[in-house]
Amino acid sequence: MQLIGPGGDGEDPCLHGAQGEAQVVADAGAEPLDLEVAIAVGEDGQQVEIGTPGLGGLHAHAGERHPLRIGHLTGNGLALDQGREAQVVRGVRRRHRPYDTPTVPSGPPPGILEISMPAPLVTRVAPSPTGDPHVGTAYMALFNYCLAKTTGGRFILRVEDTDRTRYQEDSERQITESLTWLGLPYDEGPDVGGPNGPYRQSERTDIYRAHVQELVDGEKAYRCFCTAERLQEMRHAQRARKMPPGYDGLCRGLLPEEIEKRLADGVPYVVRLRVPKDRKVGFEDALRGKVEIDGKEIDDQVLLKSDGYPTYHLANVVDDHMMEVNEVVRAEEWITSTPKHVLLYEAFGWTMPTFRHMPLLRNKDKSKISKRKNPTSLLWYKDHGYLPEALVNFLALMGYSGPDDNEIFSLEQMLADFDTSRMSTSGPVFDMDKLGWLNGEYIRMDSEEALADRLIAHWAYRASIGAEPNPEGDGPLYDWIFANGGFASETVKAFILKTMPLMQTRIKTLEEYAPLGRCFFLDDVAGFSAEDITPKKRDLDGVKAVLKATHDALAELTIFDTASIETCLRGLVEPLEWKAREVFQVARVAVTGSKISPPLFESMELIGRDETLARLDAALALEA
RNA sequence: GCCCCUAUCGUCCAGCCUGGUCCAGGACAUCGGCCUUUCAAGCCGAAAACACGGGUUCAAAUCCCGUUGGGGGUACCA
Repeated sequence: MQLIGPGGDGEDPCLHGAQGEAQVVADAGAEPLDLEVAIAVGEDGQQVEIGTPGLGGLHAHAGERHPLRIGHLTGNGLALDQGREAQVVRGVRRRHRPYDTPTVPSGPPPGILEISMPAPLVTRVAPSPTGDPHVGTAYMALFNYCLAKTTGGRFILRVEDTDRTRYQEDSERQITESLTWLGLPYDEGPDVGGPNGPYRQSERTDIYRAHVQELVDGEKAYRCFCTAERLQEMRHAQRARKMPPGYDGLCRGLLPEEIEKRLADGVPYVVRLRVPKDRKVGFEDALRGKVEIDGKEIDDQVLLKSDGYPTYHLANVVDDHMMEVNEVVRAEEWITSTPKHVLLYEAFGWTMPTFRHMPLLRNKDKSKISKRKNPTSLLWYKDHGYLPEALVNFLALMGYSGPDDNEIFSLEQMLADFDTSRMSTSGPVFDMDKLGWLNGEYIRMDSEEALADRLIAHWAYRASIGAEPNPEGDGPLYDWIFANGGFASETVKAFILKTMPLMQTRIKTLEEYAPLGRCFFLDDVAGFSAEDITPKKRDLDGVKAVLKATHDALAELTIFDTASIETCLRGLVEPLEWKAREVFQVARVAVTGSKISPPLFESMELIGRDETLARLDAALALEA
């Protein structure tokens, strides 16, 4: 087996999830390779496990090509240098759990595979800490993460805090916490460090200044002393004459002595990119193909602001290069500024990364997603009881599709068969309805135990951040929790668990539990009207008769469980000469306080005999 | 205005590269039915799209050109 691809000096050899292609070049005998997992051994004797996407088996005949991926490393890891020879020594029948280390049985080697791996991609997400952590950041992080992880590369978080006027203190922490919440860990970042830090641009100003100097010395950039007022007037005039806006190049040809004079006088200046106006600048977008813009359309972009901070364009290019980012995956809004970046790479003489511009998430009206028209804060989704797995799954669905019709998949599954050719380019409308449905699907997929834990953790979280109470039900729920020992209480957990069969299919978000389940936690469900409790074509006197009969019948029960309650109430229907649904509806409103509730008999059992009877009794006092 | 990106059901995706299997497939939402003590969930079903106009071809959702629509950019914001 030949392993072609990543590796090299001092590199982390971990290729978990890396994808490639295998070709059987020689069988041990006439039999095809038939393995669920192959253990490959490198020349240095280290082992690597190889499997097929989705962990299915590898059944290969000589000459066939198959997609595959590296499962995980055994031993100390296998450095996968270009052209390194390795051999499949065993096919291992996998009978144990997916990530157990398989044992290597004795016997002849089953065959030889030739394996090619794509180059490992180093990607990054580079949010700006200017407010709440944005759903678009999560969207970009997801795809950057997938690209890095399926090629054995690295995923970096870089904080682009060069705009000091919009900087917000808490923002960076919220971003890192949100990425953690979503399960999108980064290999390098401001809080975890890494070999090419710092990962916060405000701490890299010396680096940028040095690079700007290099550009100025090489005449690829120039100092511009124009005032904000002059630029304003210039743009005004351009607009009046219907000219395309852009810097007019006044400072482009400043003589050295003029520059020296102003510098000596301390006149503030910016540094601008000297854009060649006589040619086109283009690049190959991995998703969209060739993009080309005429130099005349490209403004002499400011690279260094007068406050000494770099602009996005400069910092971005310098950092991507120094952090070894080789695939830039970012939003579509950057397409038109990419030629400026191309010019910078050229000016520095650096290797260009691959650019891949993802579509922009949209509001219902198709405009770029904004907080005026959509919840865009990741914190909002967390606060309102959306599950991170569901959000990630939903974001994956925006502009990406799996290999089949299935739309519900975990990050791990997505990684297992990730394929860039299934990424699309048109801007998806962010559809809260579909997110809600997906979230409900994930809630239903949880075990009752897991969901109970999530619910309690969610309430504890909301309490910890002092979230606005949900007027429909949080109050009673929280009172009840504190009365029963708090969030860590076994009593609380045990009761919530009991409600799971009634609640799990009825909530789409964790937040919906409290209002729907309020009848379990309320001391007094009063608040409904005579009209609410009275079925059509019946009157309040009739209702009270039913209430009384229900109360008395239930009081007779020796065992107060769902089955007994149901038998008891159904027995009432005939003599009362009411329909079953009418009788049940009266009991439902009286006991739960609402026309809509969890299943009646089960709820009564959970509420208990005394409280049920008391509520039935209380409803008797109702007046028209 | 100019430049760039983009175009399949209301929405998200599949099909397009490698024309015929597509009177276009799946999902959400909608509507109807079944189940049912309410509400959900579940199951079954319906309605719903190739933006338009020219080509190319025996044949176009698929290839080419144009138009129109949508979006983004046009800052000492990112």
